[in-house]
Amino acid sequence: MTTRQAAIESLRIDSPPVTLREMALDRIREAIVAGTFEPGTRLVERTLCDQLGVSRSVIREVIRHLETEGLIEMAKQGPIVARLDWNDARQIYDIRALLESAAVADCASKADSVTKSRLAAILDDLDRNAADNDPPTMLDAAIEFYAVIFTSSGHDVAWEIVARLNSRISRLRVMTLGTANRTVSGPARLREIFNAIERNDPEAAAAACRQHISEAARIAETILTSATIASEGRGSNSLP
Amino acid sequence: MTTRQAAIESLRIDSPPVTLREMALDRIREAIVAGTFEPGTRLVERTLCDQLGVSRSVIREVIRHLETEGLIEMAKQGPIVARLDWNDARQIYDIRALLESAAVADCASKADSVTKSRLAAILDDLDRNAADNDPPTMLDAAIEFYAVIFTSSGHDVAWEIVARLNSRISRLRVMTLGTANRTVSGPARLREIFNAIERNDPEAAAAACRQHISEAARIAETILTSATIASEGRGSNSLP
DNA sequence: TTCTCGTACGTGGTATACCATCATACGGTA
DNA sequence: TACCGTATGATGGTATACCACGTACGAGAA
Repeated sequence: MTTRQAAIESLRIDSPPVTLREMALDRIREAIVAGTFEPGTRLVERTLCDQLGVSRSVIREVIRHLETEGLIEMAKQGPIVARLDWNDARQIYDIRALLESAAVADCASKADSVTKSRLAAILDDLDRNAADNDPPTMLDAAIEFYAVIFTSSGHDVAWEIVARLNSRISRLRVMTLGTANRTVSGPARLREIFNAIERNDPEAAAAACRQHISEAARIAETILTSATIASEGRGSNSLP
Repeated sequence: MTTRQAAIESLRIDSPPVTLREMALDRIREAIVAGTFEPGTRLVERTLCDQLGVSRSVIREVIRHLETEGLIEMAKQGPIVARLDWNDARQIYDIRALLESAAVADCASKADSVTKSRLAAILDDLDRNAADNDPPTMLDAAIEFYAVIFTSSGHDVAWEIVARLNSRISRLRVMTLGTANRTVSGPARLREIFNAIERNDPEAAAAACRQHISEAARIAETILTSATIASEGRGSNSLP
């Protein structure tokens, strides 16, 4: 009976009927957050049509989506990749500090063993990859780490907001995660947060989280105020 | 010189070349937040085309925008007005409490006389209209009150987030602002916040703000858990 | 009478055609 | 030679046509 039900369950096709629009959305978003399209770059609709091999209807709807996300802004001559100045970044780090510390504290209060083990697994992966010191990979792990924290503690609305904010500062994050001039490296801070969660200590977890973000913000400030990120076309691999 | 500059300034044509899409966006968004389109209602593209007198291209881009905003969700049979359950609303109130109390405290620390007078004017308007007890008007005033607080204290990113969240719970807010079973009415709480700002007392301002939101959340909970807002098609005028 | 199969219509996905506007470049004229 | 006007190309805004899919309703058979 159960095997039959399982067999029937396995028949299920829940492949989200992936539309051209969704694929194009992911592609373009990735290109923006990875820095392939630098801030200020004009996104000419017909050019994107050729590059992605889809029609303008698709491209336009994707642009509308990304515009609402804040990754694209409409200049008077058309859509461009959103620029990021320190004033915006500062506010984003402030909001992250509020939302993430709240989620982390909440997670620390109610984390059960399965959540803890999931977080531990992610951090172990992160440590393994930290040897290669590949910032994008480290960033993915950090994102997953926080995704578990937010969703397991019932903060999925906040997670959606934070994820969207993070995509706007993703290039900054790549630089801050691996940079050397912070007292404690980013992954180490994540481990501090995890330790506090593991012993169910909300206060310590929130404090570590705030510390982690304020350090990242300070590094971001030096990056953004010295030279605007829009002007220098450094890719994610250009770290010293 | 200054008059000449002013004259030159006044020559400026910054009329946003209002596109059909923007007008349609505003119309549909208003219809949703006002409850004309109830949660769960199917938004059939061609029907909206007829109702607004525009083409499907426009409607589809608007739907994409509102979907990203969270006002519309895509069911498998097409877009529907997003439903709101208590789990989402609770998170939204939590996030508001964090962001608004932070902004209010910041505003209280650095509010100057012009900001204070702007806030006072809004509250005076609100008091005048409170006599009519017209919830939508009161809600507009409350929105403007917070808009001044956020933008004057340099929290415009957070304001964008809060505004978007608020549009998702606008129908709840209409009900909670005027409802009688709260210890202190919503407008009175706003005045408490204002008083704290006027004497530049961040702590008191933040406390009043948190109090205001937690009261609203409690009322919202009784509304949402007794009967889902999706099922009952009460307009904004159905207050007792 | 009931179950099943087929067809027709409605819906969303995609592509394309057309138009208004703006910027730029080229040529003519003072 | 310098300046102005026009023409052309590019770009975004809008409308429409076409297609695939899914659902619902009706007809026919058991």
